[in-house]
Amino acid sequence: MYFSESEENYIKEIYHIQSVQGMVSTNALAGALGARAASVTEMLKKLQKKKLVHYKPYKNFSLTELGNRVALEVVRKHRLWEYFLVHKLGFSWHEVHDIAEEMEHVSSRELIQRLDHYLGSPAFDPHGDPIPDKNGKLKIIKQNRLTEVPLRKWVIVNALKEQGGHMHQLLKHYDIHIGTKLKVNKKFDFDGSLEIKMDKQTPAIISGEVAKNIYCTV
Amino acid sequence: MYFSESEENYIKEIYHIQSVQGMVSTNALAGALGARAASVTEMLKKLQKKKLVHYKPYKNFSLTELGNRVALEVVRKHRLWEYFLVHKLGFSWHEVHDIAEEMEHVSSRELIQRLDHYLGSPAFDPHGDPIPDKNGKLKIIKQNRLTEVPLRKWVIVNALKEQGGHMHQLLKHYDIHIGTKLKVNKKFDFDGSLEIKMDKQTPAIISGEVAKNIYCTV
DNA sequence: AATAAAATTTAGGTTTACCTAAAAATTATA
DNA sequence: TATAATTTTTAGGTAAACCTAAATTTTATT
Repeated sequence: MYFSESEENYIKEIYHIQSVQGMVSTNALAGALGARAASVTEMLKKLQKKKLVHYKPYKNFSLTELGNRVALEVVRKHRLWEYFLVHKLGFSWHEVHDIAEEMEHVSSRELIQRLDHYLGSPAFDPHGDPIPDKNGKLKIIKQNRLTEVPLRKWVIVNALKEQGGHMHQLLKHYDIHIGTKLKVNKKFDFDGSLEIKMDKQTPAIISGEVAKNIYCTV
Repeated sequence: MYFSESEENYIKEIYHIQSVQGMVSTNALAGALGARAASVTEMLKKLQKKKLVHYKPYKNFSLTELGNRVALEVVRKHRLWEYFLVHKLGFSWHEVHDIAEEMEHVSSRELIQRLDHYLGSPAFDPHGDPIPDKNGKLKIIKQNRLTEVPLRKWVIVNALKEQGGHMHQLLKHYDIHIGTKLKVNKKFDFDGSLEIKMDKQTPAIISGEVAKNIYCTV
């Protein structure tokens, strides 16, 4: 079965929203895609006909089992390409999203199979998000917000989510990346900033804004 | 300036036909693209408005300087991806065309720059075709059809052009690939077949059909 | 429960890239 | 060189994926 680039994008975005919110609304999806609600409704009818979504007019919707499989394939492609871009071509993790957004639509299954093998079947992409395996299975690890981690316990950074801003500059400055070991010494309730301590470095203060986007294993 | 996937395909195809025939006709282009003449005319007007082609109604046309630059960029992307697919992912040369056809439309310049560097700036793709460098420069080597090469002279295979058939099976059987050293012992005018001799192998007969698609350096 | 607000869908357009069939221009042939 | 054949263009349509504005349905509020 063939899916257009647009269909794939809709499915992928439904998958993402669903994984956070359970059910998806027309407006939420429109917002995420940068499209208008009317366009979403139209596409929804198309996806329903292809048995990719459960949808009743005026109601929230979700992916069918088939829809989920398709979404996981697209996510797998996206994240494998991100891994390739960072670990083979030397891009930094914050630069690869848009490029992978294009590459994820290349259709060859054989290509992805070989790419996966070539990369050593990685389980996580450069942002720390899990890469679905060939069967759509995800290695789930708990991603705790640095803002909610117990004080004075050593933790390891396992994910960084950039919102399109320039957080990566700050992280580079502090030399915080996936794998970094650190602990939170204090929380300043006034502005939500944290004092953190890293191996062989004097303690530093990071804003709550940044800390919110750093996830770790306790 | 942005070009759609379709526009890129038209430009690339004009480039290919042009490189053989000098000027391009509506029908020839339609044939090469699997489209109808009317569609070609329509696109031609669009490409002309964007100053990519020299075009007068009812006349043959060709790429402008700008069109040529764009074509070379697309060709560069196509061939670099082919090289990647063969030398990094282990595909065989005859399997990569269609995949590269999709990958060539990924737009990031930075990506291609890094890919090129990662691959070691190769000058030829797995079919033996030259890969344009960043400035569009091609390393030209003479590609002599095996059918037209002097008898009893050692030559080296430098290109293989598969027409979509199963020639590669035959070539694999004979163990003929780019870099193979061989000489033509005899030509049989009756059916155009050739007796060839390779290092450490007893002479073999190959059909004119196959020989036509093998190119070499004398 | 009635009404206001918000969310969603429908109706009717647009653009891109195709198409067929008919008309026009060019080229080849008698 | 007139006419036939071929090539190319024009005219008019279709499908996908978007849009705005208006209508409808659902949800929230008084």
